[in-house]
Amino acid sequence: MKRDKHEKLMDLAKRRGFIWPSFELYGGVGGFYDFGPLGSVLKEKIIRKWREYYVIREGFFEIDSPSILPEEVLKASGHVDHFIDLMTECQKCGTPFRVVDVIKEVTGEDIEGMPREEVQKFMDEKHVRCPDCGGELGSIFEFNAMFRTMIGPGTKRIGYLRPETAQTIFIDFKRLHRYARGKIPFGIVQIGRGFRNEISPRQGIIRLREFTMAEAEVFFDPQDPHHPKFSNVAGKKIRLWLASDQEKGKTETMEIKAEQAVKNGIVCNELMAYYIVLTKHFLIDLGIPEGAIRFRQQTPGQRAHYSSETWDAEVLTERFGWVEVAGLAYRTDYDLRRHSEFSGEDLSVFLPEERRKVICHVIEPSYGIDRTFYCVLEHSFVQEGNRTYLKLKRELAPIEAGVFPLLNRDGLPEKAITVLESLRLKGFHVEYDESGSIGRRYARADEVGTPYCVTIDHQTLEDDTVTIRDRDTTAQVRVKIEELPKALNLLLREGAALQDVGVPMGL
RNA sequence: GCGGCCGUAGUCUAGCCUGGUCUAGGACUCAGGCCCUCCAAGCCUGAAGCGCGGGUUCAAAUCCCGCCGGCCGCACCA
Repeated sequence: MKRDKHEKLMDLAKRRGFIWPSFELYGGVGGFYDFGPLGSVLKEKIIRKWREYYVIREGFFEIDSPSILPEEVLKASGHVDHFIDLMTECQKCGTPFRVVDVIKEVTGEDIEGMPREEVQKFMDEKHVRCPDCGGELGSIFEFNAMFRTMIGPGTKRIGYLRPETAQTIFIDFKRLHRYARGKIPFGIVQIGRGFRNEISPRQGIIRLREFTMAEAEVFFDPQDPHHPKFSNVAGKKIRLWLASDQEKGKTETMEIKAEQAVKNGIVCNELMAYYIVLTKHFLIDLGIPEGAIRFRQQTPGQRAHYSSETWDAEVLTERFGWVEVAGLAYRTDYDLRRHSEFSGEDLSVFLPEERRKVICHVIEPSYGIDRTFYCVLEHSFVQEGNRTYLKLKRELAPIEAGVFPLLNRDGLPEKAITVLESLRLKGFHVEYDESGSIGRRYARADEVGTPYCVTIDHQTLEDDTVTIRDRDTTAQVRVKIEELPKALNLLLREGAALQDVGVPMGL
């Protein structure tokens, strides 16, 4: 049986310390993954790049708040109503139903809000049966996509692990708005864990029960949905798959300039279009090919309860097809309005120049970091003949350079270690390897995407020069040891070409 | 959650049907060494495995049951 790319990649990921299933010692638990020594660093570097985009370039403010939320918050946000459902299943045909829906369908009565204990009785009394096949419905069970827990002793205070990081941003809105010195639009980001108790998590790291998300909430005046830098992206093309086309069964996407998409009313406003383009650039910057990126408009039935328009950034993968890595939702004023209502606190802002009050609207770009991580790995996985390597962007590679002695003798290992240590003192993430042949060491480094290898050979002992080898081309240049940090810095952080930092070596 | 298939070192796999020299074999990998003046060479040595639990049996990797996990399909993914 031929093993596909995904399987080979996952072998590599487990073997070389990127990711593996959690709790393996105890048989494993579905929906949880550990990030190993290299995976942690890669993930961190993806997050670092995300911050470059949203915190540095957009100038958004980052917060970091608890993962456990008290029940009131999620009642206000609508998650308690939309995430926790009483379910039943037809004993004959196996179709699962939301109890509220099936009762409404069969009896026409709306039992929303009825205490759980009475619902079963109600169903029995009304002899509710399967609307599809007439079969008997099984007993009611609770399907709770949020992890519930208790805050403090006793059972008085119910808490949930957050299903998204966004909520505390809305809750902190007044302080954050003041921090932003009252000007809108402004953006707040949060990077952290989210939790969803998936029924059957599958597809490895694509659907996790605990995952890392990076979310930005952009607050703006609904009468002025402009982005100050929109002109920078107005002419950029984006690939869209419209909801209306999906409903018609059409699989074709359309390519359109951001500006046009807003003008034609395809995308709701400038801000949304701006962040669609930004998301595309971010993904390309991570090494995802442009052709493997599209934006799918969610159909009304697929949208979250808080969203009036959602665009999913999808990346094409070999194994899973198009995978959603980010969702851009127009949350309107839903969250701030609900939190105003439930808390009694006025969360509107006053616009002094126009002398009016407004509840800010929100555009939310929300990224699944674990899925992005997978897509980055899959798209960097290269097999050429018997050579396998990760063509990771230099700035993402967990190990920045390998340092090897050409041979295991003549003082080369000792010299290599002094070079290694000097690079470490300069802040480079470098690793030493003297096991096996030089070719094997290069192969090992290539396999985890290490972009450069520094080799100490006999000439080093004579003139204090070393070679730097490029992962993708295997070409080498020779540089002086004292210029090595500068050379690596140019290569890793300034995007310099190999031949610009040293003397090419003919071999 | 339902149905089908599956679970042997770090990875891939032989063995399972037809229980017994299986003290579980191989390849790759990994560690130590030899050799070696640049791309997974070769040689020596070593580490490492039957998902978990129960049952049947004189005897279980092998047969049976339960659980856990994985893959595929349905549903779910707000």
